[in-house]
Amino acid sequence: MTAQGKAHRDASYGLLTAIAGEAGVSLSTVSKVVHRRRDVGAATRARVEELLSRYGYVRPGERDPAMPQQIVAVFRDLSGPYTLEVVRGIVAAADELGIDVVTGTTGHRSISQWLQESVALGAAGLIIVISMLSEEDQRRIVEQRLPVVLIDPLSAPSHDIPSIGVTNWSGARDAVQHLVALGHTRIGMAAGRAHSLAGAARLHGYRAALEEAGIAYDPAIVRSTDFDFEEGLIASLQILGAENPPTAVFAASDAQALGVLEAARQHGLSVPGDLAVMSFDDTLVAAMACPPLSAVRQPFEELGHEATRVLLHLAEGRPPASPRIELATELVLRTSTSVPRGAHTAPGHGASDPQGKDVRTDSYVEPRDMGGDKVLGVSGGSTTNGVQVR
Amino acid sequence: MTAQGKAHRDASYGLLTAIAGEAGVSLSTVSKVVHRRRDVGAATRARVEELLSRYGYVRPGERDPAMPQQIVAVFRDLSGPYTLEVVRGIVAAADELGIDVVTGTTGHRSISQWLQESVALGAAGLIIVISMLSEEDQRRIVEQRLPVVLIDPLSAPSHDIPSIGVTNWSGARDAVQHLVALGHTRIGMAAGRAHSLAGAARLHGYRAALEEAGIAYDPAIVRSTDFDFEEGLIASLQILGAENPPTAVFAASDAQALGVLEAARQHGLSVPGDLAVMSFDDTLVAAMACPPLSAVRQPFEELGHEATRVLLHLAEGRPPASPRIELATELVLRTSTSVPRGAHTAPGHGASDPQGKDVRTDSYVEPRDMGGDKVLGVSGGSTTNGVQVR
DNA sequence: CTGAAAGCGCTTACAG
DNA sequence: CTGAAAGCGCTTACAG
Repeated sequence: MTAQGKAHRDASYGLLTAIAGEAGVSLSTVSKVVHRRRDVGAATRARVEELLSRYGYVRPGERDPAMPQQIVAVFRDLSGPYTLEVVRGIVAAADELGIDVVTGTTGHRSISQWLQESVALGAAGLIIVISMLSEEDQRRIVEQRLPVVLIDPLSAPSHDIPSIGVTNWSGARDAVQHLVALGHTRIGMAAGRAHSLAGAARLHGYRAALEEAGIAYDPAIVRSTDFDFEEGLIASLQILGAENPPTAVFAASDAQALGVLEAARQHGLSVPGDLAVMSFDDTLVAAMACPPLSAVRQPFEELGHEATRVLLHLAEGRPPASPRIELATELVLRTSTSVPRGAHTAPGHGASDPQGKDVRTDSYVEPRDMGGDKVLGVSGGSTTNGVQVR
Repeated sequence: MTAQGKAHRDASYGLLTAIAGEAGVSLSTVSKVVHRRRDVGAATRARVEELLSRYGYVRPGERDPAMPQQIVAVFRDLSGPYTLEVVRGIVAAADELGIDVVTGTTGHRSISQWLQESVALGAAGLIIVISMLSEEDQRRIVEQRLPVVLIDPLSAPSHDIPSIGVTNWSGARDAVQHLVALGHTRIGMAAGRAHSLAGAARLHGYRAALEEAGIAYDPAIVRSTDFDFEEGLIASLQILGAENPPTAVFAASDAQALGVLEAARQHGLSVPGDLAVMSFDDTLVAAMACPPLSAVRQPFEELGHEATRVLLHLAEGRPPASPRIELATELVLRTSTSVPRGAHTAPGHGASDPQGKDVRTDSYVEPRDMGGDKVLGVSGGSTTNGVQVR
């Protein structure tokens, strides 16, 4: 009396009848095996199950194994050079397993609509990239029991929802340590959104590096703004206009770093001669900027790859290895950072080698040829709450 | 005796029985309506159909209207800044209609596998972006009867498969006419793959503009290569090393144009002072290059949008308006093009205004702020085989 | 643990 | 054009 008419039967007529004949049991018994009744002997059940799967019988309501499996990946928008890299990572990981990826944005449809959609599709799970989740969204996600993984959520998510990001704090710390090692003692920051997880972590990494170097934190040369170009420009104009301006600025994103470059231009400062600029992200534009930007590289493609792996792990009913995974960043040195004007030797604070002399400061860096970039350090390793992964 | 057990029935038990009661007919009659037998009176049929849809009855084998509709979009790979724009166009157009987009690459799965996958998903259709289709692929596409639309196919496809691209020929012609109007008479070309549709069209647009200006075509300053940076660089080194080198080079892609810039650097030529460089594509990197590149802009996002519209049009069973649609390109002027050194007045060939004086040659162009770019001309209009669209 | 028997929802050949 | 009747594939309450 339950779900028998609600069928998604696969084939033919007397399929169960035929199986009953072949198994040498009655149709009743086959029917009980199909409905997973317990009043069937183990040997009989095994024999019938074997025949059922041999004949490709699909239980009513059960997912047809011939039906392609899917996952859904939604983005705040599909702009920004990092987006494509994340998509590529997700699609590559899914493709290897023959799983389809439905790609969408939260522009036309809300997160809870996407959640419904994913369920309607019978998707294995949902990846939500760089979005703000309301309490309501989080509640629904937990209620739906659909596997969900967040990439770089803007706010700290419930611990019931696994999230993946990068080592923002230590990546920022490495970057600023490098500037310190080059001899800079006056370092500003075009910081990101103070209320975003990543923005706060990068700011604190910056502060940690200063503190370790015995440099006082000066709010006059730090501004927290949105991660974009315009805000980065406005913030940088203020920072460079400070009474005691910095010789180096660390930007919390590539877009903001482009704002720093523009502000330097407006102030008549040459980069890196008068001002060293360090960025965070290392998307395509970092290598393309004039001059090419040194930057903390986020492994965007790997973020997508890892998110997919975690999602499919959850979809198999296994618990998440960790509610939070952070992938390592890398410090990539290009021409925008050098020793401060007038400094003849880098003091070498020891945190990381200065190496300013090895950084190419005059040649053009073609973005498709990263061979010339110098990768100085890898932050944090792949960690799950501090534990090494793989 | 045909496909009745192969059900995807939707609900409950006496649904048809209940409808029979409500319609005041026998169950037999309802059954006949469901199976579209012809021996049912029109009035009776209408009454029963009405009740069937009111109760949300889904015919066996018929697509459940509650099931989300999908389209599939496959790319050769998900790299290159244009890819994201095309994806964005497709997703935006689909999102408006509540349709999901499955995104994949032809890296792990062949085109014919994607064709099968699309059918298995019950997708409304398949968009294939910038790929080489074998004869076999084309045959299968036509056989499958699944709606398929090609974006920028590398080879001329069968006329049975609609394709969408841009006005490569007239876009290239406009670009070269502009260089001519600036006063250049010695113009080289880092041309694209000679055997690709787009590459051939761009080369012929270049030749047409030269011919119209009465300038002889000189193969010594033209090289056809792959659309990438390395090939563009090698070709440009040869072109700039010619006995009588050009004062301007037209590149068939942004990546090749970056190769031209690098070759100019290696030859000690300043851009645009010693060499004007014109590009084709106008992806993110064109505006980011040093100096920012003048370029023929391809409407990538619009390509995705239009492809989706055509696909859904086909999916409704309507014939394609045209087997081939070409969207207009735009000429975007930045700092990489100016009058040739020594030329004091532009001769003004009249094809397009020189306007070299209005082009910013010294200020930094922020890619997110295209307001400063100068759009000179729009090529071709939106055409379907020359006929205006929309 | 198994199956004969009754029953359910639906389909169809056939009589009118 | 309609429906009574036979039948099909499957399920389940029940007897053993």
